[in-house]
Amino acid sequence: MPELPEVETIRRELHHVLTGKKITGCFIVRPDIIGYPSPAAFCRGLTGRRIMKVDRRAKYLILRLDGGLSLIFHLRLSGALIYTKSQTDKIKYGRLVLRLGSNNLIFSEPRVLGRAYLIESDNIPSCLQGFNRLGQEPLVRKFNVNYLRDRIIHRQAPIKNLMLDQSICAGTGNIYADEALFRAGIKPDRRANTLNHAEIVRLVKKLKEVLRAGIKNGGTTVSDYRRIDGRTGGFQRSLNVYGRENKPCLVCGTAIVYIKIGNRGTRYCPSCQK
DNA sequence: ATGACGTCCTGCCTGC
DNA sequence: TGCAGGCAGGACGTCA
Repeated sequence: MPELPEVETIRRELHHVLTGKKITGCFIVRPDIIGYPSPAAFCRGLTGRRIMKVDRRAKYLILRLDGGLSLIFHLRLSGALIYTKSQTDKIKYGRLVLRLGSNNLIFSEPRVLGRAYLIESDNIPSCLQGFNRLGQEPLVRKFNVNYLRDRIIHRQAPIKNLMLDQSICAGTGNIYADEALFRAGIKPDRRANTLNHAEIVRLVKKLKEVLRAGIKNGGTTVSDYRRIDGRTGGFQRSLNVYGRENKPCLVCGTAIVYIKIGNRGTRYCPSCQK
């Protein structure tokens, strides 16, 4: 599933190929993929716009268009954006096709949970609920020990839940939360208010580390995630716990355990994580 | 304010 | 083989 490193990989690739391109057409296959405004207004507003740059905020991809508009994608669990030169390419589960001269940008989304929005750049927080509640990006300097400690020290929820809370760790998802907790040696079901200073220090450090490694490897492909040319990511080869339930821990050999925390599948090593 | 849980949606896996 | 049912999971809404 696309988390911060996957969305950042897509952002870099899209920025490279889309900057300066003009949207010459828009075809909606599944109208419920359009989050805002109406499908007709979405197509009308997009057509003829030029793409100035591609940004990212948490797991949102933001295509800045001329005329003060932003085209925003959230890929949720299985979304992908495929940039294809061929007009005849049949992309599976294509829900939205943007025509860019002789190329297509296809929003593929098997589960139809992802969304596309067309919003005036100044109005993003009012049209996208939750957008202005996003917390710090884990990779910025401001995401430090003080920041995280202030937000978790009074909380009784399992630390895993708070890492998935976008108002605290903006962009972190299930895979990198599990991997960061493994690298920090912290059990995912620990109540957040039981973490000591040294553990919070480790968690901040390891979360940054694992996200950077994810970006460096072009993201993690477990099932649906694809880069814009259809290639898979490379970080799945470096996973310690995610998707490795019942397999031996790569550090100590103990079987990786699968539990549910807040209805989310969670993997950890019962020996390495305390 | 917080935390637990249901909902959306559909492909895929499991079990009979 | 085929079908039914369960499951995954990010964000958000609801409820206590």
